[in-house]
Amino acid sequence: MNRTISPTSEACTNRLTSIGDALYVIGGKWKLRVIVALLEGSKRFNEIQRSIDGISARVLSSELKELELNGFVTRIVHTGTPIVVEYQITEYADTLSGVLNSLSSWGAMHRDKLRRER
Amino acid sequence: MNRTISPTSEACTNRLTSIGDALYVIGGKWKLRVIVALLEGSKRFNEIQRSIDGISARVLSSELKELELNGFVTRIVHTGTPIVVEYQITEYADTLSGVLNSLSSWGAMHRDKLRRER
DNA sequence: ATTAGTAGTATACAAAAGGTTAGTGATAAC
DNA sequence: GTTATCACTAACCTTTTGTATACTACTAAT
Repeated sequence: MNRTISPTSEACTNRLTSIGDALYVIGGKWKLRVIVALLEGSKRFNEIQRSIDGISARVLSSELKELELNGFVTRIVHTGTPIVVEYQITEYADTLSGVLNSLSSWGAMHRDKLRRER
Repeated sequence: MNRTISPTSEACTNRLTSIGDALYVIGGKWKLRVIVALLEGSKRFNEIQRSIDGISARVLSSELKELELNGFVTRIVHTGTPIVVEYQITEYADTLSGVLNSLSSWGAMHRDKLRRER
């Protein structure tokens, strides 16, 4: 009944799922830009929005919610008038550094390759 | 005039662009699954389609075209009846291994974290 | 009194990604 | 003679993602 001993079926599926999970978190048009904006020091909603060219309030709002859910960002509300909301990156966000490094170096290498081939 | 010596503005933008390029190539719902199918040994169009649960011919066709453009896959046509088309992963696809490793280990770690916190 | 700033939400719309169905034309199996 | 296989493609539909604009309710400055 086709019982191969190659590491294909299960290990590979797990691997794919993990990769999918990772891409789910950092994929999309804005996730990484928001993280970078926060790393650069922006803290408040409008401040973040101004620092990211082209993002709308609706999208920024939903991105921040997801980042909070995934533990990259903490939302701190300072009541008073006007209400000030502060977004803080967590230490957990640093665990992404390995991923980001390999992505950026591969991306740069790949772009160079395409340029040379053109 | 706010002249910080942090690596923010330019290096950061380049980095983001590179990451964007990388995600463009391996992002999306199917790219990696197609690559994995080819690594597992599938070679022909319908064979690949059968090995990836849920992918349609239309989508597979466009994914393969993009993978070919990016140098991950070579398309070899064996004329005759019936026509057989063979897709072969290139050595270049191996350059992705670092990216895939860091993505999968981070993804697995992240899922565990979410599970523990629930 | 108008304007700007605080942090968003509501609504409507556009664009992109992906899915479904059917079909090509030749051949070979049933 | 109907059905299946080969490798797709065209047409159309749905879902997801992103954009634009207006609005909330309060305050402080002009």
